[in-house]
Amino acid sequence: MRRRDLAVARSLDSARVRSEGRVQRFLDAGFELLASAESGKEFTVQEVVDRSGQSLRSFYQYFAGKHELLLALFDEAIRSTADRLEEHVSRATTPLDRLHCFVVEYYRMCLPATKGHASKNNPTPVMAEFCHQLLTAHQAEASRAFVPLVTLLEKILAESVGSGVVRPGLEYEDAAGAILSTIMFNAAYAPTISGTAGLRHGDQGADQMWQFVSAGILAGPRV
Amino acid sequence: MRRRDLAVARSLDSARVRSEGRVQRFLDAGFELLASAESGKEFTVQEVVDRSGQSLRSFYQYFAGKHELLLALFDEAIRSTADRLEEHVSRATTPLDRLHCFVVEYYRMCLPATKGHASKNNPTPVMAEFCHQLLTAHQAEASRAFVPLVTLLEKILAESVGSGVVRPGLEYEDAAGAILSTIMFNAAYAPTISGTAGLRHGDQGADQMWQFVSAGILAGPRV
DNA sequence: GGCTAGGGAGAGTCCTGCTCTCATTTGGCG
DNA sequence: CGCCAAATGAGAGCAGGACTCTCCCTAGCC
Repeated sequence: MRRRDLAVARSLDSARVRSEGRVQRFLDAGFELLASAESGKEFTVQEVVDRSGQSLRSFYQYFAGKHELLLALFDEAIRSTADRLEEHVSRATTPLDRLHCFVVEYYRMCLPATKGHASKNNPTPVMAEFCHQLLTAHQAEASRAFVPLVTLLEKILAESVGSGVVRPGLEYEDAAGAILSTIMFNAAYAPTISGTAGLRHGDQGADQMWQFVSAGILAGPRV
Repeated sequence: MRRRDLAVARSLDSARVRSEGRVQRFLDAGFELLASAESGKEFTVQEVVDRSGQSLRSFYQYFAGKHELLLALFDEAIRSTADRLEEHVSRATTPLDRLHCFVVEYYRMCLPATKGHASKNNPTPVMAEFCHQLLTAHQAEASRAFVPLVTLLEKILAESVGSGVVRPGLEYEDAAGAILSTIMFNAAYAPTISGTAGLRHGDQGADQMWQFVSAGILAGPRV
């Protein structure tokens, strides 16, 4: 069950619609604040409450705490990302194309928003930071949230294995996690780490990413 | 100049020794707390102060804030990591060996501490989290802190390029950041993301990591 | 009209980073 | 030794943010 639904389920059933509306308003407010926040600045619960036009009391009626709101937002962001990726990938015809498509598009989605402009589809740095909190302090929840993305990639990898596209001996269950974290964190941090901030943005970076990943998992001669 | 020295420099010169001692005690206390903390739990300034046997006032005399302490700790951790890596790498004889050595050893160092036991050499999850805060909200400081590691890897990459070990067309300045972030975050998070927590720990993981990285940057037939 | 549940407003608590004051200690020096 | 200035310790106090609680109003139902 999705996080959002969990929150909704707390309410009684006849009032379900109203409740879902309220929960959604909190989520929307959260996304808007994430999108408009400057780098690294988290929103406060009060801001979410004000923006959603509801009350603190209501907030804590639907969410056990700020953590749960963030979790729900994260959930939603991953899910949305996975959906859009699946959409893209479905247009490719061969396993290799699908793999390429996944890597390139996911990389693009993980690039930091260009200028104070993020969206549900472009997780903002705050989201990235929360992602780390999850990955370090709440591993079970993190794993759970990543499922849609992992599942999609594993599916693509599995068929790639089937048709001999990836190198023999690659354990694709492990590879999924490796590829996802490689893409995600490279997009976000590699330029900063190496001090060449901003160089890899744009299509060139995506191509390099594909080279980096693919030459490591593809069988046969390099592309 | 190192962060620690900056803090020390605030003090007058004759009292330098005393000051350095005090600063060092704060740093030590910080490392101890990081090492003994459970996953994801940050220490408070008060804890550092108590543990170091000094006073809040002294703390704020040497550090502009908690952020600076963390930065100093991070600095020290990276530097120590780079030193130990250089030590290891220096024992390898060919560029390829050095590259392999770097990847494998760095991966090992980035693995989460096995059981509530971290050290200056094994950055704890809290450190990882702070790393992200830096990378997202204080990019300049982050770049600066990573310099020792980046420099070392670039050196190795440069000689690898020279002797034709890496694939042609690889821009090794970019590659350094990519490789570092790939190793670091894979070690820390890939198992959690893919839900196979703990599988890749140990030497097997390091080998897989090398396969993943090397097959992407090595010229010629796969190793 | 009256009753009840849900929700708004906002005061109050707790925790933590950070500042300030004041008295004490310490080191240098005549 | 004795004095002064700087450094330090002890701890109260402030600020901001998450979270709780109480009071009251309003909507919907009989």
